Amino acid sequence: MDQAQLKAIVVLSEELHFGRTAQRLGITQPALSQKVSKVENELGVILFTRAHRRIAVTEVGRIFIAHARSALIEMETAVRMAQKASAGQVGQLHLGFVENASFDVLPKAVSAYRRRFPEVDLRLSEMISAELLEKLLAGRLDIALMRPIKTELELKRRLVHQEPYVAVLPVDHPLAAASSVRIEDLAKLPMIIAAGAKATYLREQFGPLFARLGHDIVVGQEVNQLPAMLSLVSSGIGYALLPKSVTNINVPGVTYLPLATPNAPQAELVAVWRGDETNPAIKYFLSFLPRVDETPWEVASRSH
Amino acid sequence: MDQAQLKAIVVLSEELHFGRTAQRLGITQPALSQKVSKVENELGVILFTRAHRRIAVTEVGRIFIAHARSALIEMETAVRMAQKASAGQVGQLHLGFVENASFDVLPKAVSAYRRRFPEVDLRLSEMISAELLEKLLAGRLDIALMRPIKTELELKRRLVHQEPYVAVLPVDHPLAAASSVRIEDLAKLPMIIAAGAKATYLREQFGPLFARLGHDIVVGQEVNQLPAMLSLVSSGIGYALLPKSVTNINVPGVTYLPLATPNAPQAELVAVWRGDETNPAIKYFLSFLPRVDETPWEVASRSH
DNA sequence: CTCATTGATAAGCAATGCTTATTTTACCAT
DNA sequence: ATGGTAAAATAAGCATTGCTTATCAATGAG
Repeated sequence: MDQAQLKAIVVLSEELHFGRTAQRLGITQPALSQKVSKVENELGVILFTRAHRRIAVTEVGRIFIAHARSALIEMETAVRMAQKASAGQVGQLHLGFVENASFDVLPKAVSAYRRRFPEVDLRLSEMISAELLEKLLAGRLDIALMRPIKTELELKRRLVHQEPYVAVLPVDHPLAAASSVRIEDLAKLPMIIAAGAKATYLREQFGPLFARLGHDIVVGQEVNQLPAMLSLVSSGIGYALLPKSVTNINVPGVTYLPLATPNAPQAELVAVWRGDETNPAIKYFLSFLPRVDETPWEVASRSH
Repeated sequence: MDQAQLKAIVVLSEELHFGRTAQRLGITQPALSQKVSKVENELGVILFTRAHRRIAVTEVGRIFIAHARSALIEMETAVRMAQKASAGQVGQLHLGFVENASFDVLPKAVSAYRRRFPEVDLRLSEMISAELLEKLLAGRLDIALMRPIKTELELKRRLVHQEPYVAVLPVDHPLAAASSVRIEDLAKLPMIIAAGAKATYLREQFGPLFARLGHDIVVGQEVNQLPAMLSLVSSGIGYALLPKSVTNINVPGVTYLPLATPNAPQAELVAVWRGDETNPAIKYFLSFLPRVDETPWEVASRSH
């Protein structure tokens, strides 16, 4: 059974005339006669009566044609949808991201993308970077916005955001009076830090720096939520190191200070996706993410 | 686009393995490779990624396959339904009938047919014989149960019922005392008769007989409904001639008498249908109608 | 490093399905 | 009646399609 055969029968049922039908289908009349007979023979049914120079649809034909119409429409829909999907206009796009992406990069990209591709079914899920990689490789995610974890896998990545860290201190702390603060001064205080694996990236970035300055990271408290962290700082229990974009959140009792230490680590956000072209929507979403040059830190620092 | 192509793609999406898929489809692996590539090239999309010895369905493929599945099911349904319709098991059957058929022949046939073919959508409509013929020829009816009107058209017909007429008289009428009544005696009384075209058949049958006996049909009253006719008789306004099956209806004040006249006309009911085989259900319904030999009246009379 | 597995490609051949030409059938006008 | 005409079926030839077998290329496992 073939699209052309179905179409021939449906059109013939509209025209009730072999000549005109053949013309509409762009074939000759004998070709149409053969096509129709072939279907009738294959199915063992009579779809049209051709008696007395007048074509009529039989009851069997009426029933067959009703379903044939649906089948044709479904086939056309399949093709049309596949082509729309190929242009990234329909389908699903599974996005994963770390918490920090949700403060700035993610909402901007998502809202712009949604406006441009409203028919794409966007699925968002927040998790930690290690989990993101895993789901990405398993095909459960299309794109992840995460910290630049080292990974030698067949994944593509692009730096999409880069910002300095700031120190968060109680307003009444002696160090809070200055316009910036040095790591060496902070290092003696207890640090309020995200719980467990969530803080891996921060520890990796600042661990070596602290060590070089002859200090350890003194963990005062591990917390899960950002508001809890800020409120612990405001109550004088310690300090925190956070990406600068978090200062958008205004909390009484804390103050944000730039780090005076040169070559201080920057918080980076990368987009990661599988290189195979399984989902055309991926490349379109990527075009809505900022493009940041992977420059050395000191150069990038100037821009902030 | 072709059923085999759709099926190939759907099966491949289940197996994710060209060899096994080809085997399931009963073709060789190269044939399958070609089939799939051909569809992808025609649509200009990629449905499967074949990288690294591992087949995966792309997002485009996922969307295409969902519709392809529906299309396949619809095609299979079309074939199955057409074949069921060809066996008279589904579809519509438009039955037309005259009022008199509804007293005996029609309800018996319909209820037996319904039990045997419950999925056929039976449409019943009552009208007079002339109308029935017209709708039959126009294709609006499949079968009509009607009076044997003369018609030289391409219609087939079969006698399905034959019964004598009885005279209906008031119980207290002098003629009602006998066990039968002669036309000559009735002819002097006014006849209660169906209105207009509905009485054509009765007039055609009895007109010549009355004339042969030297009488005219004296119309006392024309009525539309059978109960009205009987109640007029019971009130002594006149007599009526009705097919014997109507005596199933028991009405006080009237009595039914056989006609003593030899060779009196019989009420006949024929099934009429178009000879072309446009609706397979027709022949099955016909097998549920009684088969009466078209014998001369006097022979048939004996059986009553 | 070799071998096995798997999908793509190539070449040949059979079958399908189109085209043109012709026949059949029924309707219609003379 | 009877020949003309319109329309669908049938026939014959040919081009295309799509299958098969054989082979190649790539990748991953032992």
